Amino acid sequence: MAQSDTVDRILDAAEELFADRGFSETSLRMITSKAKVNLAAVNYHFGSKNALIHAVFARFLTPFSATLDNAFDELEARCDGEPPTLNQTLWALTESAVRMPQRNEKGISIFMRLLGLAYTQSQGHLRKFLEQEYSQPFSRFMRLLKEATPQLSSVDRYWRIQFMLGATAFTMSSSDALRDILQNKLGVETTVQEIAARLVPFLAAGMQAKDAMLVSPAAKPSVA
Amino acid sequence: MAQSDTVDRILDAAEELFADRGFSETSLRMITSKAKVNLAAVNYHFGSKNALIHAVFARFLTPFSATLDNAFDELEARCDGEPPTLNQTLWALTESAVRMPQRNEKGISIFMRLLGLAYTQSQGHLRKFLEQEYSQPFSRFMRLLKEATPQLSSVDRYWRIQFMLGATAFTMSSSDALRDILQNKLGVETTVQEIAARLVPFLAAGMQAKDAMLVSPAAKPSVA
DNA sequence: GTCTGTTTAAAACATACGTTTGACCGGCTA
DNA sequence: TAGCCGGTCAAACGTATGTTTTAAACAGAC
Repeated sequence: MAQSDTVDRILDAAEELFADRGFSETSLRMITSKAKVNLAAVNYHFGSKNALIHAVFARFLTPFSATLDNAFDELEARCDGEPPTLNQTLWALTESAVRMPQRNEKGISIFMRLLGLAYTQSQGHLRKFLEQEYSQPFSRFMRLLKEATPQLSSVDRYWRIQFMLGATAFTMSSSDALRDILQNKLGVETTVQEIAARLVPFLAAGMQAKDAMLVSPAAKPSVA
Repeated sequence: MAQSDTVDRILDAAEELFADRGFSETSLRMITSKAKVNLAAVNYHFGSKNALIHAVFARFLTPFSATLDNAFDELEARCDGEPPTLNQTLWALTESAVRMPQRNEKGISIFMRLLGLAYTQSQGHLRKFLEQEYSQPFSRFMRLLKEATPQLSSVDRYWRIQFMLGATAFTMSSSDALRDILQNKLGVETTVQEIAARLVPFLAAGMQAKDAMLVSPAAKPSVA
């Protein structure tokens, strides 16, 4: 290992292990032995385990947020004043994700899983890091969603965005677990593109559902 | 503390701490000091930390699965041969959850969060435990879903069920985190019943969305 | 009163963790 | 050649974890 691919080998190993097992459940010793580097290398190159986690996210998120920004530019230009539709906005997002240059075949799914973990696993430092570094494209996406669903009240839209985030983050973060639990015996495809192709219509339909109270059979369920 | 509310105090503290911080991030010392019991009490009463985790789930899940089973009995009896609709099935589930006697006001949301963690956090022992103990009501729910959506292919239904689970578990588990991220400045209601009233129509609409390929603007997104 | 199951207290156990240290190597410049 | 310096390495550091052990109290049942 002539000079230093050490940093990349650490990042690769960490990315995969984090995705498989979560952050707290992955030790530096697992990472360094998978990457075949010395234990001290992590602290030497990154400073701390938390900083390594940030670096794993930054390596993916920085180019992605640039790609996404371009996709939104292009979309808004194409719509020429008119606000993009919900479907267009969602597809711009997923296509940006899918089109990202991958290090390996599992690239996107690993990163989706990591994003899901970032939400679910309550790592305060990570949330703070992501908010500081990547709030801009996130806010832009939120604004597009708002403009694409003017018929929704603020509260309805707020909750439905939560539902969308949930379905997405959770599905992506479930890795192999859900497949086992659902006792899925059918040979199910696993590429992120195909999952996304199924997810987007689901989300779009949910976002545009008729108002809650028109469908609910029991308006005010009683509680004990 | 005359005889033994020790067990319950441990369960209460563990439940809340697990929901707040996850399993690995919660130590027995945190639990016993919050519960104001001796450290050794956990291993005395439960045997191990993993067994404590199981007990936390069992305390909630056992009565819930009984309630749910009854609700499904009642629903199927009411439908008299015809398979219940999707909306009916979803409402039977949410009403069972909402109707469960609560230990405190945060009861359901804490448990939803725990269920979400059980999926995301890859604790092998937990998944095994849940599968062994509670596969029956889960399978029944799956069967009802299948009968209520005969128009879906197995694969479509499989993924959409994942999306539903995701939206539900994630939303219920988000507690305060998402509210911060979404910078929600509107005074948003927080009772689980009201969230459910918004969630169910979202899910039902998503489940019954038109097939993916009919909506997708890019049939086969290219990958590098 | 005695026995049995709980509970507390305090301490120690072995293990795993993130982090730090100091020696060492190899190529670079001066 | 000498000196430096980024990088690597084995080893150790301090701390926290889950678990176990010892002892002593305390309660209720027989």
